[in-house]
Amino acid sequence: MMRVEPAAEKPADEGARGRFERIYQILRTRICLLDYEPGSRLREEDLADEFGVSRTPVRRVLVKLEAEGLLRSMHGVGTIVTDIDVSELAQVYELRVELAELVGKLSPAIIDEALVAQFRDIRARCDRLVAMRDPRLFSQINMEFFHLFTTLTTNEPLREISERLYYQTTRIWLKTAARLSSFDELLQNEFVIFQREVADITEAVEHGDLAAAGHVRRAHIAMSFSRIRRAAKPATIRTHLKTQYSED
Amino acid sequence: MMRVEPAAEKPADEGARGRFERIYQILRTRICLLDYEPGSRLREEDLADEFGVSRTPVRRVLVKLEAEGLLRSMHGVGTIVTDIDVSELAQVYELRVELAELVGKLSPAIIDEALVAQFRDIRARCDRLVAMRDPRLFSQINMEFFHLFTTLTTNEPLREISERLYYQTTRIWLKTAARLSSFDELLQNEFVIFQREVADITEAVEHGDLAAAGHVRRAHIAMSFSRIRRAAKPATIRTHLKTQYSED
DNA sequence: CATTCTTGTGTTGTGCACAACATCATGGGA
DNA sequence: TCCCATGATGTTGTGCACAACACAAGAATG
Repeated sequence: MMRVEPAAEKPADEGARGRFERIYQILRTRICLLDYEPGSRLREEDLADEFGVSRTPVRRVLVKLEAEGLLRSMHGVGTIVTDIDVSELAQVYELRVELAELVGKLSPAIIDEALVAQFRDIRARCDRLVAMRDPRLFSQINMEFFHLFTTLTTNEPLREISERLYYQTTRIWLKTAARLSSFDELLQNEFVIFQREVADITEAVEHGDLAAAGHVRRAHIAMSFSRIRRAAKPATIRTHLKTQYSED
Repeated sequence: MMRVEPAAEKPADEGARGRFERIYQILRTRICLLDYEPGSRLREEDLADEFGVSRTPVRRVLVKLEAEGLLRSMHGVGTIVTDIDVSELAQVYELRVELAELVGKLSPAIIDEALVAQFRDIRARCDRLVAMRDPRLFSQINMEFFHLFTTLTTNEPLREISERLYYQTTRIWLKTAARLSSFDELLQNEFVIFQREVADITEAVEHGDLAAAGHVRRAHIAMSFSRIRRAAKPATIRTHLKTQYSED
């Protein structure tokens, strides 16, 4: 069975909407961090028990996750985490590349000291974490940086869509990367490149040049995908690697 | 009370998924054709009665529509059709313009005779309908043409997103336009312009120039919004116009 | 008369029992 | 030995009763 960290604190004063949002965020994070691997099955009743509710509110969350393409429920079969092939992944990347550039072009946000400070903070933490080679840590800070990047535009639909596509791709990226025999070196390489990306974009933001930030981001997304695709060409699989993620 | 056309035929052999999809499509169409006006309230039980099911499957559809930004459910209050202001509308248009161009650039579909025939068919029907000045008819053929246009790309995520943004904007466009005192002339004008757009894009497709089709579409979306905004400037409201849509 | 509390009404949210469905194992027949 | 039917089992989907909640009208109070 899969192992995930427990649901942690549960605020007692949350309403129906808060509870919905909490469960939704948790499940989405688990899917994207491969706590639930693509193709694995989720049981509504298990989730209901874990969160201390009945199946009804859980189903509501699952419907939303299905609408976002992260899950697929089938009557009488189960709810499985979606898996996509490389051609679909290529399409999503193709689109993400364009949207990244648009973040720097459409409805720019006002850049104040607080925003710059956030970028500097992530940059500093990234510099500290680069030596740790922890894929989970990499995914988390990558996710955090992504959210910060999208705040560069005030175009809310653009942010929503970018977010959705991001969550669809990162887990597949991580899954593909984790299968490579050269995973350790690849991860280290990716971490260094990501460090440079954060540095470049932070400086672009400091100069108030959002278009530059968008172009840097665009280039890095495109290169990241082409690196993965090139590395995956020989299709050298290393089995039992998933022990890195679940201690069973 | 609002008047909507009855739910028509109900296939007896449809499974759970088919029923879900059917109800979803019907409700989305009603929202976008202003059968349900922005701000109006929907009752789960009414919908359940109409479709001959209980509230449970209806709620599932409502959750999906809420995830797409078309509805908003509030505990103890009701589920209301969302309404957005012009600034939000501007953001969505800003994005739709870019996506339209991308449809002509990313993962082009192969253009066969069947596809060209579909464009010619819509073009012919558009030529016939231009004189009728029926806003509902205009919306329907506009919607149909939109779907055809998105088939020019095989990039599935791009099609999904374009569709979602389209459904968010058309109803607001129609609502805004319908409030103008110059609505009749505006509609006639829009219909003629749309006719030209269909003609231009059809010819671009006939020549296999998808990039051109994308540029034409982009230009028309942008101009359409700027016309609406310009016309709405004086903010001349004509009340009781909604009688055009509900015969009460 | 103004203000605040209470209560009534209507809505969405939740829990639970059961139906519908898919899958697999099992056994009987050719 | 193979094939198909049939039942057992486990899952999601549905219906329904009730809880939680928001809002408005009216009563009680200053």
